Amino acid sequence: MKQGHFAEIYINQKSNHTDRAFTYQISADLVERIHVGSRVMVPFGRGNNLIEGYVVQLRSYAEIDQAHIKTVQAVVEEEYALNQELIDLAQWMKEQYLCRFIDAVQCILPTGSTLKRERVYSLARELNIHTAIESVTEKQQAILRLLDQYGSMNESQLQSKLEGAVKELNKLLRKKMIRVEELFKKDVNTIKEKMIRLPENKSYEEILGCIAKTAVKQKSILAYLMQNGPTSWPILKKAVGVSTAILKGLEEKGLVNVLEIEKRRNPYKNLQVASNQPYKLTNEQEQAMETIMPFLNHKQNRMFLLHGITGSGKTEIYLQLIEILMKQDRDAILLVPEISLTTQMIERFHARFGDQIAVLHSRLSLGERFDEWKRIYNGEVKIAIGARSAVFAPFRNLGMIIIDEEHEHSYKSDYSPKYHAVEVAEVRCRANNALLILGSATPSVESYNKSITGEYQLIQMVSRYNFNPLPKVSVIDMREELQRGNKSIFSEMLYNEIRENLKRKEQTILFLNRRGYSTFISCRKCGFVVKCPQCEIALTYHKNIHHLTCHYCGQTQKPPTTCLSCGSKYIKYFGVGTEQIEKVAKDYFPSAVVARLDLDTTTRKGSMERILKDYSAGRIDLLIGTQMIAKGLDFPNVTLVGIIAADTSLNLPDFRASEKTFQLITQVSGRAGRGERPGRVVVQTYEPNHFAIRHATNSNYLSFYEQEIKLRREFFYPPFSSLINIIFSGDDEGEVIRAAQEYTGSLKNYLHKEGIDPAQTVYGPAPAHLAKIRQNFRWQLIIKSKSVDQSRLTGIINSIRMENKMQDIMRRIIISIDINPYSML
DNA sequence: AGCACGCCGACT
DNA sequence: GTCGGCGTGCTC
Repeated sequence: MKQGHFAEIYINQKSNHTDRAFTYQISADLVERIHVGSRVMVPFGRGNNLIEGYVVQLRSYAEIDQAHIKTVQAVVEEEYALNQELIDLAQWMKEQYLCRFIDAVQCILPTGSTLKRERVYSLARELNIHTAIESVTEKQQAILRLLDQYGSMNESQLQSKLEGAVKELNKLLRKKMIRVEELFKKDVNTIKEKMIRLPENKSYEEILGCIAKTAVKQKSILAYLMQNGPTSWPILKKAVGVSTAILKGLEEKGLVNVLEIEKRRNPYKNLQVASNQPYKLTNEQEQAMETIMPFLNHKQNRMFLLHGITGSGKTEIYLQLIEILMKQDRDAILLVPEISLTTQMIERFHARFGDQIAVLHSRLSLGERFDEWKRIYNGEVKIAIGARSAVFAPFRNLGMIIIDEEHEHSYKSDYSPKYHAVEVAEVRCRANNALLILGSATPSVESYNKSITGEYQLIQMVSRYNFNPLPKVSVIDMREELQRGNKSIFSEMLYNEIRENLKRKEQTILFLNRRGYSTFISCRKCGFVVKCPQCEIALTYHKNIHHLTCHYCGQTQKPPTTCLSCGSKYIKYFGVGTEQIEKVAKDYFPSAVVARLDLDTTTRKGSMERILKDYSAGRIDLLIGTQMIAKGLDFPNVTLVGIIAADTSLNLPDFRASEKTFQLITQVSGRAGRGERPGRVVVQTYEPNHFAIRHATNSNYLSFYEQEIKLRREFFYPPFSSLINIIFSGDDEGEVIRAAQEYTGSLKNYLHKEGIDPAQTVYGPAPAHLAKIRQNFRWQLIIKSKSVDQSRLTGIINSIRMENKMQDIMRRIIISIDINPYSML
């Protein structure tokens, strides 16, 4: 065993075969600069090509044969490395979510900050292009001409100009007609900006004495700087109206200093808010604070579930906890579900903490996100607010993670690795002795269960901050409406309530969780339903564009006038979407200003903000929307909420259907009566007796929970079991099915060996709920096990992945593993 | 994944 | 012979 300096390094290569640590030697000159988490360049493979890697461990000896060990070449940008905590987190994610280490790192680091290799080609130095061209094929000639014209090009530039160019490059290289240069590039870079200032060692008079009397422009620059202090070049250029040449002159004479400084892309530069002071807390809020404070003061790890009804003042508790935390010089992360809808939350934090916050979410540009990330990394801010990915904020003194609306499904990632931010937050809080605060008015069944088993500590807040009563809820049985002859979308009561509300100049929200005009069109003669040819999903009719749209792949087509199957003319439009509600509302209430807020009306940047602003200002009477309006909106003049069809989400074949329905009704109802006037809610449903609807309309979370947990126990669903959902997809249906079956066979073998009954554990394989998306066939396999067995199962899945036989079968199949899926659809 | 090596058939 | 195609196997 050889003594010395060695590092265990994961390389940045997305392959299952290289997803393990490799041992490298560290030369004496690099020892000081390499730590756990450092990003390094190492030689890899037979060609010893340089590749980026991450140090996960340092050691003084090597376990493998010295002859195989290569040496770390260089350290990259020490300032944006990981650290021990984040390396441990990546390891944990690799095991928990069955992803590659490098995929976990990609989650943790901001997009675009890792190095990518780029090859740049140019003509060989002493190449005579005219003679060279005569001896090569036509395609190669074209490449040489392109390189001659552009100087140097990378592979994708060449490919875009000339189909199949990349194939020919090696041939030209061998003929020594072109040369290649390897560059390592990031997708985002810091923006540098020139700052101009007067030199400090000279007085203004001295400086003026150094320039010619006729140099008017130079003088005006100096005068501006004298008056305004150091100024960035773009501003100076505009203010004085001079060109770069004039600045150059001054710089050469040493009469101004030009500094390159890093510029921050500030996504919130237009945010203007008055500062805001802590509110006086209610008794209930005080109690919540007192429960949490001891753990905060002793810097202990502890997890709380803050179950507070809408309007109970959870945000103020977050604010005051963070304030105390900051006095301890520790940092906080606040996660919010959909950042665009929580502008109000950001404004409030901005008002309280000013520039101490960084905001991270997907609507920022890559550059903006990178800059915000860096401010956190460099310790310039103490608070990070953001969506799911902000849970990875690289604080070094993390003291608290708050997850608002903890039950929201947006905390679960849709992309691999399919991590859950609450799970990641638990791990980070343990590692940092930090507090985890989960806030919700309708906690997820899993979280509430944890508060009963004692894993979380439960804090309840049952009264509203401003002591407004909860809105009065009426449940309308739409079957009765129909019997009475009302075929309209609106029940009689909802219609009357809307009319009354318009008269009183109060605002109304109508909620329906389906966009479009009609949700499907069908032939009345043969029953044929028009489906997307790529996804096999019923197409939704959108009236404003008079087209059918697939809500999965976005493709559109013209609605047929005759049945595509039997040719009959009896095509009928079924199902109601938000677009139709909008039209009907406009017909019924012609004097009202009606607006719609859903995916179709908010695709353009800023359009959602505009609608919300108009609504807030009272320029809109009636707002119709989907999920989007269910969350976080706080408009005091809204006194009526209508839920058009409360049971749309109830009949989905999903074990969370009741929970989702309960949460949605509760949330939407919470939009009513937030101001001084009391709110009313009208819930239209075909199943008024379903427990989710009944308890939601009575605002009785506990009763809902008790009934739901009973069902979960009975049918062995989470939290009593843990689920793994494996999806196989590919463009050849036969291959997909074979892969799914082979995989299942292998899985059952392993389970048998481990003494786990496959019949009780493996469900499927079967076509996935969406069996075809964008020409891709999908089959799924569900594994349902005792929670304690989960790590054994992930181990088995890992073994299957490594089987040679499987790798062959999976060659053209994409396999996606979802641990603890949010939904099984 | 990405790369080099090696084996084989089609050319000078 | 030798150029270039693709299959194979390894990566500290």
